[in-house]
Amino acid sequence: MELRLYDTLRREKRPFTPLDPARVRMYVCGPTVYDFAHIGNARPVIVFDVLFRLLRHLYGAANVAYVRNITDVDDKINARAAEEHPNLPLNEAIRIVTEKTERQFHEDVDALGCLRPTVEPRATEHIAEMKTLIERLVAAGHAYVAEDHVLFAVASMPDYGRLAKRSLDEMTAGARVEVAPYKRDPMDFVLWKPSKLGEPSWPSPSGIAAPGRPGWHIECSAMSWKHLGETFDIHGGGVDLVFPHHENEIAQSRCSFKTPVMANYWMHNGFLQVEGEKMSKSLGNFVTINEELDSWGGSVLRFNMLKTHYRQPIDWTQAGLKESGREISRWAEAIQHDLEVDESGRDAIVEALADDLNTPEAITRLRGFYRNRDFAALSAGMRFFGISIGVESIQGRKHKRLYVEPGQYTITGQPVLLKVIRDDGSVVEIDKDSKQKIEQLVDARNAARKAKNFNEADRIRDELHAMDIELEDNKDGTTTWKVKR
RNA sequence: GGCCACGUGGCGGAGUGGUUACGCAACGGUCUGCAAAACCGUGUACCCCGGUUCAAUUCCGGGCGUGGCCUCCA
Repeated sequence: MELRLYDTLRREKRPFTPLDPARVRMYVCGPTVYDFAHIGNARPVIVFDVLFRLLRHLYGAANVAYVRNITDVDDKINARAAEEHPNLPLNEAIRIVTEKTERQFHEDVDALGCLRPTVEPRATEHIAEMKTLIERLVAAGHAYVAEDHVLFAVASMPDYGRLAKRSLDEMTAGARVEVAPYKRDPMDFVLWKPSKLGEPSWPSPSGIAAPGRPGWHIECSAMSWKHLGETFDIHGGGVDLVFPHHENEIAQSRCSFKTPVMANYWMHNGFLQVEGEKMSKSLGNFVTINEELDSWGGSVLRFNMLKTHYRQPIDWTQAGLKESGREISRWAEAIQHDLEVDESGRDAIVEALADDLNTPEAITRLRGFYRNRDFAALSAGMRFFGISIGVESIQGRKHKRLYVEPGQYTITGQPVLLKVIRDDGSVVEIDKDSKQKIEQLVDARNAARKAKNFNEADRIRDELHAMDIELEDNKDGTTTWKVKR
């Protein structure tokens, strides 16, 4: 099976050939840990998890290295720490914020069905590597010291801008960058900068006396080097990172190591909007993964994300989630009756994904298995896709949307009381007493039906209907009830 | 202003130089005491204008629209 991937650098889809099949190497830009991750952050995490699973399948789980960094040094972190813990020393406050956020991030992405990367390096643990790179760049004439900063000289790299497809002239023309007097070129970017008093700081490289801290881009060059080498196979992230972040990573790494490439395949997921609008705190439509997990199970969120090809823009809507939830619930109910696994289901998914992660096509194939009642294949395919069907993966933490079967009083073995948020937003809660009453009425109706007293049976149906309960008479003679949508 | 994407049926969303994507919703039917569920079936879409071609939704050019980047941002 040939894997084909789209490479942003060349703007084309082409066969994937790893540098070393015994060690396939992928680096993805991870979170800056200062706040809950939002649903837009979830996109690359999910997309590259799918790629990770695919690579593990094709090359062997032990032969794939997936590095996703954790950025724990950043102005936003400092600001958040000072705000939340004004009475603590800044560095201690920072540690509290970053540890808490990191834990939260892991909980969130675990719930989304994502495997942990092979390595999750922290920026603050790679200061030494960053300084080594910086000193190399200065020594080679690609960077210079100015007013306790170290800056990368973009003019020293002939094809700077190739990833973003824009020339230095174009960029300088529309320059809205900070005009720092010590920059040789307006596009030069910071590798190292002095720390203010109280801020995290480390001894500076390149003979700078004042303590300082790294610029934003250098950490990824340092960590990918440390854990994957001077060049590696795949580098991923969101499209918004193409410029300047990835462009600058390329500049740093290639000029440090004198290599023609940093990574052979650059992959970027598309942007996400919420209900047709850009997600922003000012618009009040900022959606965190954590909040979404209250309303929808991780599998629903994951499925909803993968319904759209990773390079396409995606509009994240409640209507779409509702549709996804309905479809996944049906599959989950079907699979419960069939615990066997047919690996041909997995192979069909692998085949679809091998074409530049064509997840919509993979889902189309899963739908085919469902339609043909090939639940063993469906089960295998979903498993490969990372979609699990436990109650907690299907339902949100707060809302219970599946029906219970009377008499069993369970959803897949878990005792549960129902709380349903209906389509119109109203809430129906089923407690022990109302459940008992419902079941009494159901029994009474079935007795009436048995006696062919259909007027009475219909009257009871209406009575339950008024309580927002709908009945379904199953083929096997049982009656199921559920809360009206 | 510069650069980069995207624009498919009511909605979501693949794909293709000429043949039904698929799913949701809708409608029709089967089944059912009723109803629901389930199952079967129906729908002929590809922003606009040019060009290339025997043939374009699919390639090329232009326009319009939306979004992203150029400043922290997945």
